[in-house]
Amino acid sequence: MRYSAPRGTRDILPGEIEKWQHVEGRIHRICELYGYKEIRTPMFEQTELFVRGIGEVTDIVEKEMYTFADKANRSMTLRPEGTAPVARAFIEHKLYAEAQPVKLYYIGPMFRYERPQAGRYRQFSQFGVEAFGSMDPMLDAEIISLAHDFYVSLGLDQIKARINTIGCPECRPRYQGHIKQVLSGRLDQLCRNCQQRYERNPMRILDCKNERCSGIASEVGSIDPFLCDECSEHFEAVKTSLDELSIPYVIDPAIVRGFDYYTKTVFEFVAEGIGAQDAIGGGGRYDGLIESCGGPATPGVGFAAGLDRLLLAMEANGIEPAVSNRLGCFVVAPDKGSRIRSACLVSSLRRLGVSADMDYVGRSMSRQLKHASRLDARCVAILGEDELARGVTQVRDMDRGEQWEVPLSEAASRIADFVRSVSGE
RNA sequence: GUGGAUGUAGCUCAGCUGGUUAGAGUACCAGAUUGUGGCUCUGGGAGUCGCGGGUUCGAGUCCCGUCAUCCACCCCA
Repeated sequence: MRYSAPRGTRDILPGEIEKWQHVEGRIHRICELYGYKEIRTPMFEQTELFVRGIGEVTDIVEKEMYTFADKANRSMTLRPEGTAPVARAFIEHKLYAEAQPVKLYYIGPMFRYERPQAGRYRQFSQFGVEAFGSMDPMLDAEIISLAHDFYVSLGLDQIKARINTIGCPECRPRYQGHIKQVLSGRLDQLCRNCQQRYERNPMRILDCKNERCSGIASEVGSIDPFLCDECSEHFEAVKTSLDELSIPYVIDPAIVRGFDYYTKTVFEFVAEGIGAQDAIGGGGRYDGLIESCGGPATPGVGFAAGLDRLLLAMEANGIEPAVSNRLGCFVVAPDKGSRIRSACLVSSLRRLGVSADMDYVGRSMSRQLKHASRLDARCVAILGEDELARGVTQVRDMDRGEQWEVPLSEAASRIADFVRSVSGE
């Protein structure tokens, strides 16, 4: 019996992991710049949290959750998204009692039981930010700005936010009623999916990729006339802020988002060239979430990006982060008798902060040098019985092919100096 | 959950209408070079042909199932 990673999951091996580390570095940096603090929440929560938070009639809750009963027969679910757990932590630790807004970010794996395809996995990684406790539209703009700057910092500088407003529990039902009224006589002309959407979430019809549906949906018109004053003013203020901050965006009435908790501002970012699953980030305002999770009425706004797709998008755009992890020095031990002294030199180099390695499989000298080349070593230190007897080691610059002798007593520090000088440190 | 395509050394792939011991390139290891990498040459190890069943004298090749990957739908990140 041979094992393989479960469907929709994968191993990230050396060679690939460096890209992830690069992206994660940018995340920490951008969040620090914007004043968001990292939070880590459990990978699983009580099932009820997601049902309440995300919404009972969403696809995630209806068919995509990894739900299991623990030994005490409590229903648990591997987190399918990051906002609900952060909201739970916000309430549980009474962060609403602290200075507002509370600005948090997270990075970690999420789980959804879906059919995998390019850019879609059952375990995938998300980076997200959440800001609780402020209704200020400038905070919506700050989050969109953060997302934008994040993508740009990774080289995706053509990225543009698509934004929309979906109103609030006061005005949205009026618009939904309007949609149903306009479409009521033409239900049979809509696709099967849209006929279901008509009952459950009529705004989704506006998002349908079917040409006939989108043609009919275009007659529905914008949400604008139905927005309450508060929502209308809020959206105007978000747009003004983005303009002032020089954050590029387009207004896209088709952005409606998948979770029930969104209110007012919604937005997303899409990438080109990565297939059908092209959303690389999205978010919005969720003024009712904290309350529906059992906390005091607290507004919030957030954003999440899918790292797996982000990596795909970078690849599709030919963005290759320059990750240099060259080995500083490979110590070549041509003779068995010199291996232990070579190990000591390796150890000294490491303690001086220089990455160092040696042969552990009994290669010939020629092969050890070849191996050093493979490891992209900056230099090699040859330490055989001959050198040992003379109290020296041969240092070889692997880029230039130059070689010189240094006394063994100061070998480590001299090599360290050399490596630092060619590394530009 | 639905539909379609694919699955042969670590990797990229050959293998014609079923016919003997399944090949190449690359990578790996070794030698040429008994103490000097990148180039070249020579040799070597390596494959339950995704897995399980079936048809057949005989299956990598045909059929069924299953698992996985990819694409589309759905939905999303």
